Amino acid sequence: MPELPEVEVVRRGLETHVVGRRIDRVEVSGARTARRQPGGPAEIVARLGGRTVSGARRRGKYLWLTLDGDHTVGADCLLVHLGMSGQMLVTDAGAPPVRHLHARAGLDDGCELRFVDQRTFGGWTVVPLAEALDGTGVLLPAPAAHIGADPFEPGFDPLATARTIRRRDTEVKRLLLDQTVVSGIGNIYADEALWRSAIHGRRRSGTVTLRAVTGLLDHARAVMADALDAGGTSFDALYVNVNGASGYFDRSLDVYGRAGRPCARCGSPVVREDFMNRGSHFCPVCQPAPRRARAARRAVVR
DNA sequence: AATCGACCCTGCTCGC
DNA sequence: TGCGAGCAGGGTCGAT
Repeated sequence: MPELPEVEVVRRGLETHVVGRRIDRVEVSGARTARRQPGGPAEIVARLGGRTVSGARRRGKYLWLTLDGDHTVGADCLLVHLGMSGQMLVTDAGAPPVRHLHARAGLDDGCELRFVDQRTFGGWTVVPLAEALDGTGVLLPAPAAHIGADPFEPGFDPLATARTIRRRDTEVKRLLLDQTVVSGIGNIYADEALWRSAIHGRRRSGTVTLRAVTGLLDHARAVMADALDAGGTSFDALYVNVNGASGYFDRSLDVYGRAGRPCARCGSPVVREDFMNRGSHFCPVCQPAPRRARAARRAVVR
């Protein structure tokens, strides 16, 4: 489950059900799940076996389990990215295997931690903690050290982030989705934050005022906090917590997935447009398109 | 250096 | 009923 609130729901579940447990057996059957691991699946198996999970941490959409209480530079951790469809599930060790089960770790309490991933964009990697600090003194796994702070972190600086966004020259939604600028925001919450801010995602970042960009970041944080309160967003059984339960924030979405239905503010039909090989949902009245984008759309209609 | 499109996967839904 | 097109929450990489 992709975006920050859904990953945080998973992290909390791991904190409750997996932290403190020793990993007795490991099996990694999915080659793609281990594709970022030098040494492949065997390396993950070798480095996880016998370790005790000591913490569950998250930055943006990256999740990692610290091992053996070792939080020093160079210590191994299990870095998990859920990609588009990854699930971390805690089941009884005797539970039947399921489709798209790519990795599992048998725990010393008779449970099993499973990685299930239909679209295989997610993955597991055992990597060292790097020196990069995130403002709280927490060490980040090396492959996650390049991303920016997420809006839930104490070290997140909205003003500095807004200035970064205004300095760049591209569509503002593209920057919301750029994990090196601000992490944790994905397609759903980008659309929701833009709607709450009444900003069109195709606006060039430099044309949005500093005040509007800081407002946009604040809306992004707020909508993700609302979603977290609801247990995250899920439209189907693909996006669930460690116990397999769905969140219900999809009922509170204002524009995402609501093409053709009335805008909650003005009643105009919500529009869906192609953007970055995905979709963008917005109110054409509350979120006026920039001139160039409007012209392009007219050209398509003709 | 920064920007942007192509690409990586599987499975479901919808229209013909 | 069958089949292809379109769509889905992610990131990375190479060309410009």
